[in-house]
Amino acid sequence: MPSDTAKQADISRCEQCAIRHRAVCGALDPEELVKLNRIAHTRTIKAGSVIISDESAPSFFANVMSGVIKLTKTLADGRQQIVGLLFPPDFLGRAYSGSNPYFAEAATDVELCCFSHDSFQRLLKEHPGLEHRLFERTLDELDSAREWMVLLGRKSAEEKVASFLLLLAHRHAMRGCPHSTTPGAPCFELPLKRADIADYLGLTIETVSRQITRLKKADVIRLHENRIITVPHLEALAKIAGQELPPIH
Amino acid sequence: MPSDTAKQADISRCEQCAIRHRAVCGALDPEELVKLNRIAHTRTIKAGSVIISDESAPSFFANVMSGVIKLTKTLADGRQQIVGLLFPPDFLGRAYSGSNPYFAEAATDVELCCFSHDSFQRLLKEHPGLEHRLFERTLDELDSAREWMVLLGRKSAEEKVASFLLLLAHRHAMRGCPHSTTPGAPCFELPLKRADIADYLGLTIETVSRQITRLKKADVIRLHENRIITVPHLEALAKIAGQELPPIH
DNA sequence: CGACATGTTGAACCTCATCAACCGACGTGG
DNA sequence: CCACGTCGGTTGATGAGGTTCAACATGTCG
Repeated sequence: MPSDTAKQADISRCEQCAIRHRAVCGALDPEELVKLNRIAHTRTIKAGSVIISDESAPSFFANVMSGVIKLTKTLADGRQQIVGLLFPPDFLGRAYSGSNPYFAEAATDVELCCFSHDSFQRLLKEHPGLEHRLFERTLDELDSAREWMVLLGRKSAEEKVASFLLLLAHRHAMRGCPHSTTPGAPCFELPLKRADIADYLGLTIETVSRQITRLKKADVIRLHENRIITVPHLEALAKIAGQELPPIH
Repeated sequence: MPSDTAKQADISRCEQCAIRHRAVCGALDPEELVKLNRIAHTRTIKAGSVIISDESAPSFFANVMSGVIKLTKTLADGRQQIVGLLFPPDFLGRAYSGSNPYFAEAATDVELCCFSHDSFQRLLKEHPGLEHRLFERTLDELDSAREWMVLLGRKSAEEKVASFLLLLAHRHAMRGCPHSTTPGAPCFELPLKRADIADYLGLTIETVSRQITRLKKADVIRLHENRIITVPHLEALAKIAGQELPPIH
């Protein structure tokens, strides 16, 4: 295989990538991108399967291309809490740590763009820009985690469910071009089943179900086939969630 | 003042620092330390006063030398949640962000070792080792935040209070030499009042008070003058907290 | 068809929040 | 000096919000 052609293919694969500009690789210039591409491979994962498990050194890092990943922690007696959700173009994997202190599990079918642990570490060492970008992402994750702590510690069941739906609406609005404003009533799919929503909000399945029916009856949301949600008035939902509308930037 | 002597003083000030090896500055070599020292100044803060406020660009970063800082978020109607506690030798300030999304408030009297925003950013740019160290700290903070999410979402009031006391015991054991093992019954001061503990655990003052009396009556803890706590059997406390003993490393 | 997974709804119960009274320590001003 | 208010903490009575347990509905897959 002529190396020139291969190189072209390498570049174009990344440049055609849907999440190219918003993922961590956005920090890289074309030459670096070639290197990254050499060590990258895509992987698809079925809903429900474990991607990274507790206490064992993860063998790879990855960009989330599509689908949703849940990060979970479980107490000895089985109580579970989702401590983070990853949507495209989020990054999966804790740089520099021997082991992740949580499980990563596919909430839906997931496509990943994976990098082996060693080669990614090498890339990280060579390109401070990449580390910097990863650092900023981590700071954002920390902010989200703290925002969620307020929800878990202080919000009522109704506020929790409304906040969750608002989060989904927000992430859905950001899925495409980051500058697209979203006029009209947002409409998106529920990527999590009731049990997962409950584990994310610190509630039970039943309470989540009841609160969703309440919001439905109040016409704050509309539900189709139990998966598709439309929100006629985002402000109404935000008001119930007990928070201002998050800025779409 | 002869510059040689000044330089000596600069070095020795940092080298005598109690938190020197465990703080972020541990990443710096002697020469870098001199630079850092030039831009550093200590500051003491009274319990209860606000250090960094929401939405305004913080003008400095700092190492916590002594005391405890609480990071708080407040909902529109006044409900409050503590989203993080900083003990020595933790680092205060979000690198690279325009504004902190929370308040930082002195829970006790606090001593800080402050760096002005601009000069610290400059130092950060020049010394990748420092950024790297800061990154690792941030990852640890993220882990703690997620651990706390489990507590907030899934633990009972009794487990929450026990977990909090366990956290204090742990941080207290780490205060001195990082390799010191702690034989015997741990004994430490409660740095937070009931209201703060409640805001940290997502409970009310009354519930916190009741749970502490319960633990006292069960002789899991002993309380002197309402501030000093001794734990006769750490394992008993850990068992109630619903978690294994955190490793002292 | 039956087995299973997912979700909804109802009734009973329980944990924790709420409201209120009270206590001791402390500081301040008459 | 004491009366007074304030602050931090404790304790009790009551009730609401969520959990728990159970039954049922719906859809899917063998």
